[in-house]
Amino acid sequence: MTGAATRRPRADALRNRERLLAEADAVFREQGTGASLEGVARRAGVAIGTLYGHFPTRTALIAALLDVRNRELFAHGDALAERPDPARALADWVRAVVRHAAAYQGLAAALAARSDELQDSCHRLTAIGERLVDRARTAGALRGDTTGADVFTLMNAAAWARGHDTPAQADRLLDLALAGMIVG
Amino acid sequence: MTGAATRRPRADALRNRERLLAEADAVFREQGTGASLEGVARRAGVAIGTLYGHFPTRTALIAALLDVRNRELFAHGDALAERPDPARALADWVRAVVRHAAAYQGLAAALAARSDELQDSCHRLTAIGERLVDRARTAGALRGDTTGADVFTLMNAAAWARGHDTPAQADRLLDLALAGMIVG
DNA sequence: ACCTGAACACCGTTCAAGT
DNA sequence: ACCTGAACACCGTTCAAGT
Repeated sequence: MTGAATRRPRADALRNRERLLAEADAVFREQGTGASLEGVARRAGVAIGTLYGHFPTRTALIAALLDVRNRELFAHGDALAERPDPARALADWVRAVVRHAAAYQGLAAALAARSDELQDSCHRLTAIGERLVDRARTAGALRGDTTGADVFTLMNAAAWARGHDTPAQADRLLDLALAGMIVG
Repeated sequence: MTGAATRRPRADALRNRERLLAEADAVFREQGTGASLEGVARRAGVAIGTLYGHFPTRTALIAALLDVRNRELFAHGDALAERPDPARALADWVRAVVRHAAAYQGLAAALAARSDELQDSCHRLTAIGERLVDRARTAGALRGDTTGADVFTLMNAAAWARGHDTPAQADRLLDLALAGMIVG
């Protein structure tokens, strides 16, 4: 075992990474996940090669952004599992994820594609969803045979609608589907 | 008024137009509406300039395809308005449009964008939807204040889901939302 | 170890020249 | 009147050369 231990990254590399993530977040919010990566690099003040050095694919960049943004969301999901009203908890969860996933146009499609690079995020999302679904079913609050997969599909579709219709209209769709899913 | 009357198109131009539409239909089914137009032209055996001559924008090409494909759908919609069970008629309509709009990946997004070039199709779709919604409401089969706009959003979202999830999973979403929209 | 930016590839779009 | 395809523009991606 002569292998060197993983060294801490160079300070400028770390700084470039942070700037790239910050600018990618801003650009993706404005233009969606299909935005020009050249533009992201320019705004971050680095050469395009530096961006590819840190994030070999567009999806890797998206995954890194989610890694940061998801912490809060997952904590919220875990907290919801302790709530007294399982039906409300499930509905709140879906609404929270939809708002979250609608931040970038194209993110819903990226999640739905279930690529390897995003599977960590997808896994956690489905796990929390399934837990809340199970609780709601046990409480008799679920209509029919609704599954965690149904919840995942609904979240993605509603997030997509938020980027292609008005948010208000997308929320109506979401309420409609939740009404079909949850009793009373 | 010396203006020449609109002449009938040259036979080769007509033939090129037909071949372009046929190949575009095939390519869009395989690869979605974002597919390479160069590829469409190649498959149709014409130069790329010929494609742009007939269809100045990608959306114009999509609109021309819908023009053909929509006839049957609209006829079906009109027939549904005569059906005895308004709730079933509305549900059947939504399902038919979704299957129709899911033929090309990206079509749902194009419809949701409501561009000028597609407004004819969108107009007809919403008009038929609204008529069926009104009948269902009069029959007391509609939950809450569901509107034609809700139906339009649902159709687009479900069509999107069909291209990004399994069709079966997308159909479950559709059934869920319909259950939230239509009374028993 | 990381950064740079020129180089290459690919595709969308236009338009002058043909028939 | 319509078709052709070269020409231009733009952007994604790689990689040899620098520090």
